[in-house]
Amino acid sequence: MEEDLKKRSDDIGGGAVVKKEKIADSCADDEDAPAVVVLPKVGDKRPCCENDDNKPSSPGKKDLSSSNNNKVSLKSDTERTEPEYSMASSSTRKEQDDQLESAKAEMGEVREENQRLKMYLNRIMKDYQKLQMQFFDIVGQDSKKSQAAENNDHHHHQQEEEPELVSLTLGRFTSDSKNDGKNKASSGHGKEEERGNEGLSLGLDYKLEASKSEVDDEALPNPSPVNSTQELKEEETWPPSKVLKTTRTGDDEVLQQNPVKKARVCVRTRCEAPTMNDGCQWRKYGQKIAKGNPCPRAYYRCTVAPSCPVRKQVQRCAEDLSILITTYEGTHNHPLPMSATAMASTTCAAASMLLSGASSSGSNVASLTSTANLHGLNVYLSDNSKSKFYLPNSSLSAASSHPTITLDLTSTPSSSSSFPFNRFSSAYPITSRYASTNLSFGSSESNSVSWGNGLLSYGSPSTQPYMKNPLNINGRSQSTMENNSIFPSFMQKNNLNPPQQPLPDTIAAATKAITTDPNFQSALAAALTSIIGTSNNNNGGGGSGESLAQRLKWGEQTFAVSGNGCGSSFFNKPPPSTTSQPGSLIFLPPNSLPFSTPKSASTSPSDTGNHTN
DNA sequence: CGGCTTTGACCCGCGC
DNA sequence: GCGCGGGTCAAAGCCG
Repeated sequence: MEEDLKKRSDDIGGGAVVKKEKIADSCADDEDAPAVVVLPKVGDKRPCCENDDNKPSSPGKKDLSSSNNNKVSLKSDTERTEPEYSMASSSTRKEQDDQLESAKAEMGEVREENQRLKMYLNRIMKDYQKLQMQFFDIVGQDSKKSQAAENNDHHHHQQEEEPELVSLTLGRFTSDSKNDGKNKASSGHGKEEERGNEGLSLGLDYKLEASKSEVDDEALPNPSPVNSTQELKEEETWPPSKVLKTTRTGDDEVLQQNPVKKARVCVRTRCEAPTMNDGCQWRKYGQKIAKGNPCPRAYYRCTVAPSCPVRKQVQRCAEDLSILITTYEGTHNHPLPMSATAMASTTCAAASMLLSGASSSGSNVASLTSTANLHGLNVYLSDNSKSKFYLPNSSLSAASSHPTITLDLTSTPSSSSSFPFNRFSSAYPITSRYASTNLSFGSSESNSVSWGNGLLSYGSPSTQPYMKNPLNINGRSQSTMENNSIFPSFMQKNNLNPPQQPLPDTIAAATKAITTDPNFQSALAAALTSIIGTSNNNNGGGGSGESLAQRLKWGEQTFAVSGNGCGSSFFNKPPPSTTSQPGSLIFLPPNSLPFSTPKSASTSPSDTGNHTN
């Protein structure tokens, strides 16, 4: 995964470095022949070259000053053939010289910036390694704890429902072999030990490993390429229906012993288009009218790879038809187009957070609901088990086998009032032992701290709008090749906002746990990746507004925070039980959404361009 | 013609 | 056991 991170950073920073250095080198090489200096990077220098081509354009200039021997000789050459021209030429030479100087100066600056970026990257890598070490420590501790705890009978069923290893990685797993070995070793022992290995590693790749290798056999015909940012170590797949049928008839036990606990990531976006643009290619395979919502729910399957288990459901919110509710399930087992990685990694991170939280909290789900603010992210954890609660108009997965995490990307003037997310109430019964987790990226205009209904919400609003990236990707008109998505403005926040009001100790502890939790860091990493991917895809428009350096600065701080962290896992350890509300995680939304496509584009089927996933 | 959407039928789990 | 609802299948039709 580190390699992947490096690769990614190469794409953003490293690649730029090379490019810029090349430019600088060419500059140096061109010193002997300044007339051919072409600086594509420095746009305003271009006219100089053009001017060079149109030398007669400044014939009146008689500046013959030249400090360069080379120039003199050149001048003499030109003088011999065309005196007037040579005068102009000498003047333009001087201009070129000046421009060359300035260009060199710029190159120097660029190099400095590159150095800074490299430093940022190194720091991030260090922090990541640090976190990884902490994570393994924690996993080890939790493993021991859970083994002890699971000797008790009341935790027995829980073990059976938590066979997966959830892993988020920043790109490629360098510790693949380590983990695999671990898991394989553990699979040989009981589920207790498997659970011990279950956990999250910071990053963007989502890793699910079912404990039953028997199921896995048919699952992954094609191991995904190494370079895939979405490289899937996932052994748990969505078996093709035929396979499912055969397994059902043939090997019931396998499936039954492998209770499905597929995490779902529900994304709410304001989008006029039929589907959200997440960069992936989807094929619709069904449509149903779900109870409680007049709008039909469409079922899509990822068609980037034939064996990809990822599916998504798309449904409009009955209350607000402009809100599109997209629910992703599964993990891609194939490389994703750049434009799809943002959403995919984010949803994977979110799912991992959810799974890690749900799996670890298990039966003793701590009923904690808390909100934290980090870089403009409002995060609240609430162990709400009923997704219906979050999506009142959708019958989405009341089933306990589908823990759901919700990313609310809708822009809400007052998120506290217009969304059910914030309407936590003890009136809602917990019918499932799985937590639903809400992630809402963006800014909240509510800058208040509240601790009502078991919800803590504090933080500053981020008023920065999303960068929209209505990028049309080719593809069939019918296919849903979706656009790149950009994650919100919280990226633009360079400083970590401390809690603005004093908090109860438990809350502070929870907040600290959240901000230092690797799982949470995963989400941040995903968000960071989103930005990275965005800046990559946004040719020209990409960097709009904010420099990569700034973004990395943000990332640096984020990771610095993680580096300082105690490394304790918020999810893996039962959080302080302060309320009767269990946890969900919300990043409150910014003013606009990245996913909404321009109306002109959204309605046309061809741009359908229509996720993440 | 291949790939996609549409849509009714079917399967399965869950609650009563 | 029955009904309901969610999820999926697969044939038919559409479209580029």
